[in-house]
Amino acid sequence: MPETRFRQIAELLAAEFAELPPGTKVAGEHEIAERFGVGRAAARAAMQELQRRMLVRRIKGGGTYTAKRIDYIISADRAPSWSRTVREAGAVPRSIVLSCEPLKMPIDVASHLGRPAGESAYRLRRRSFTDDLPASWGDEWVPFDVLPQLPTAIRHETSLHEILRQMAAASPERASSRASIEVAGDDVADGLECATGDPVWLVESVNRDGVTGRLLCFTRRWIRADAMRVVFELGGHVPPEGASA
Amino acid sequence: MPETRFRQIAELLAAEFAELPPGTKVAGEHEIAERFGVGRAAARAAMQELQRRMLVRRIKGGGTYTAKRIDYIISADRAPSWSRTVREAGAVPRSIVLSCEPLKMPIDVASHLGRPAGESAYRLRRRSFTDDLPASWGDEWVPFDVLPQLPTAIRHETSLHEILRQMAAASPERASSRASIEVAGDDVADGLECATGDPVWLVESVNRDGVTGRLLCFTRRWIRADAMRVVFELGGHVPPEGASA
DNA sequence: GAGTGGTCTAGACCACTAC
DNA sequence: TAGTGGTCTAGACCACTCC
Repeated sequence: MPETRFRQIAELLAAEFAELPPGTKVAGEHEIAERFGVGRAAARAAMQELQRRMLVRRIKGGGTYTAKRIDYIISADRAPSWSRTVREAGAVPRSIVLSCEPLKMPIDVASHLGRPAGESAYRLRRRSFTDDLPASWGDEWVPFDVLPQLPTAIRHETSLHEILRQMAAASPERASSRASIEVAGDDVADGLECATGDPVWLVESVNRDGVTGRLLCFTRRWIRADAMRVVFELGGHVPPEGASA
Repeated sequence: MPETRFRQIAELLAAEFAELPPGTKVAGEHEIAERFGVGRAAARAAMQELQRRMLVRRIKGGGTYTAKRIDYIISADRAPSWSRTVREAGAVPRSIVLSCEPLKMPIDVASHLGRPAGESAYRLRRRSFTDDLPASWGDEWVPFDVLPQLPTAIRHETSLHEILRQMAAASPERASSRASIEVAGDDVADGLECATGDPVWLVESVNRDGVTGRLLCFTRRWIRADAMRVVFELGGHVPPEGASA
């Protein structure tokens, strides 16, 4: 039990911030330092502690804001839809298309979809938000023959899940999925508007049609760990619980 | 692309450390500061960057050592055994029993096992190592009637999986599992011999007998994120890949 | 006792954001 | 332009580990 000054301050601020609604701007480092009569290093350490606990988001030049993580639950019997998952967690989803172009599938992508390498597919690159905060970034690969009209469709309906349902007459479900925690490289940090070295999730999924079994698309998506609490469920449901020994 | 001094140093050291075998002691902060002609804050930032990337382990008063993460793969068709999983990843597993005592199951544990709350079970608390480094800590709950002789058995055979196979004539497999990333509290940090606030995995699993379907045990285990790269696989296998956009 | 990483002070300059 | 967080210096004391 380290009785350090910065941890005491962090504890106190954590309690204060818990009362505030998410997105509230809070005092800066200089102000914290003055308020508690400590140097800026101690004040900074306290704020960084809160950032590690994912209680605040800090923006260079901007300020520090209270934050709240949203559960992103991956399981076989949940629809593989970003918007639906976010909405079920009680937040507002939004996605913007960064690019949507036909490309030859690299070998790893093609093998996930059971196609020969070099076959053409649309690569849909998007950034997604929860409550207007950047939370996810990555690619969706959709083979030509699955949905040739994807580029036009995506302009009117932002949910790929919905497009597949309506225009490809499919009922998408997860065929396989894989998640791990990584450290953001420069490109990922850019896509997620976070700092290089921040912890991020890497989620790769293959979706298939629930009726015909045909493989529909392959998704490789990075998710900010401070935005989403990714929970992976295997087999039967496990009731929710509060973490502690 | 931030051209900061500490990141340059981190980059350079990362390349150097990559050549070293895991567990090698490397230069300390003071020495790094002197070598690169910077203050200790910059040297420290560089080393912390490497720690965030999970390339080194730092021990207060001890020193800094090169590290290597091991894949811990959770999937329905893999045996739910710590020792086997670690061995398959190419490391040496070891476990020590911290306690093994009969307790009345709290409601959340009991419900996972389909038992009434308050029923008796052994709570087996252990710390596990990979290559003699602390990596995991947590509890295994085994109902009395599943394995009444657990306390004596665990003294001779450290693998619960093996004990269940041999003494309960069961073939354990995962019934359900749930994983998420958390921030270590004081108790967890103590069990894992890491710092409070470090990122850790929380993995909860229910195991059953593959033949009879009977629920055998419930596991709640914390895993150091710098020791293991937990990978969760749902559905069919996804070939391994190298992370990058 | 020597060396380590953890904490902390009291300054400073910078790039960035918001206004 | 004012304020923010990010970086950095040059010191300091501490608790801890290793020998």
